[in-house]
Amino acid sequence: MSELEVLLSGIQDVVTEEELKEKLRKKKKLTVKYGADPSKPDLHLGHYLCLRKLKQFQDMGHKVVFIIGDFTAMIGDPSGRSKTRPMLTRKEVERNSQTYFEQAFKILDREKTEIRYNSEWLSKLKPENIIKLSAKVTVARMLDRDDFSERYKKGIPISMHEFLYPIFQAYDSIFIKADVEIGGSDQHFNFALTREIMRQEGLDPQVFITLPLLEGTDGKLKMSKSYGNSINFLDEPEDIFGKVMSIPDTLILKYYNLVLLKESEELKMWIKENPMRAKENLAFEITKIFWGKEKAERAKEYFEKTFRKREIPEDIPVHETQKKRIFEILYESKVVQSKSEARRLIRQGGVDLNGEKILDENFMPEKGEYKVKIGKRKFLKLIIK
RNA sequence: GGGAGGGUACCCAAGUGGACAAAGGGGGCGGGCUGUAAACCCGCUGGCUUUACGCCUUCGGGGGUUCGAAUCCCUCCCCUCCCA
Repeated sequence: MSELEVLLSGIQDVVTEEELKEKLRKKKKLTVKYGADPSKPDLHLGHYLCLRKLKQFQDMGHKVVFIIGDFTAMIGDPSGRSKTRPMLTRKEVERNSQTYFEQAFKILDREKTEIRYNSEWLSKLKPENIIKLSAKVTVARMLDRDDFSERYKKGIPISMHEFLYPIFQAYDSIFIKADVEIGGSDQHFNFALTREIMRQEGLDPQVFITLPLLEGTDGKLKMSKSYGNSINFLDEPEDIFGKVMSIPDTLILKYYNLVLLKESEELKMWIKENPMRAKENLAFEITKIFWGKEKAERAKEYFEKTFRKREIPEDIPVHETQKKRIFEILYESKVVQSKSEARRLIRQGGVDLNGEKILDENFMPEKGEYKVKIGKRKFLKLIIK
């Protein structure tokens, strides 16, 4: 594969390929921009696709500029609804960014990454700068963006500062003189607008590459922490493995394609014939990316024991207490949030004591040790003194 | 500035004096069936307890009318749209 082929592999879109070629020919070291939102410090598999693309650039000697959008985050992005996001303090931003790096550098080459905070230049913008910038974009152009026009039609509020977002984002590119920007395909509009603004500023517009959006474990919505369907960099190996196992079959091929970059007729056949094995392998490979082979193997073992053979795992939280009613014990051990919830769970047959279903919420276990299974995946070692 | 429409549980959304802890849908959870897949079936989804058609808290905030309010009145706050 040529360099260009590598860079264009597994992507959703590139604008434009010609310009990318041109840039690669003219410049040895391109500046590749990636924007990060410090209010959501949890990276997931969707981010992985972008980071891997950045890594490919790095491996070819290019420089990645990792922009922490601290300024934009501090304004508070309402992101879709009328709920204003609480402003982040300086400290929070720092802490979040730190978490972000810890995760991102699992993939990226630290040496070839420059970290910048966009407050550095955005906070210095004067009103007249902002006016000049926003004069370059029409409202009609803004409403080209699907989510804006949809919200507008439906009467869902759009605040002015949301219009400012793409503009500030464009200014980031202008400021760092980005050659290339990488992001998810939901960034297409912002990236395209950035090109337009850069051109109007008399700069060589950035090329942009978008990566496909990955559906989350529910198989419906795009992967996102707030939808609760994400596979995160910081998830324990067992969780990553389990989460992959829980994706719908219809998603297996897509995950192979997008995450593992594997694609072949044989693979298709295999998934069709033995989706479970195929998924198991997928789970293993994905766990391996984040935790290495050994831990991935252990995660697989854990999965098989716990969920296939329904054994109670070894390493589970311990709760020590006096003799009392089982629902109270569950509540004080914090596996449930209220006593009512505990009672509900028991009534519905969701609690096992040493393999026996407990249906009486007032049941009082005698002195001794018990292994308790709460629901599908919570376990507790109970010691009654 | 003028006018109209809104604020109900995790989300969407019904409800305009009692049978309302509040329809319906989504999501989530539990059980069954399984491969922690899909589909499907059943149940649960504010809290507390002596589990009772019990008690407490909840329909933007506060106050009032009433035996009784998510529903009526007053007041305040917030949101959207249209016109200027």
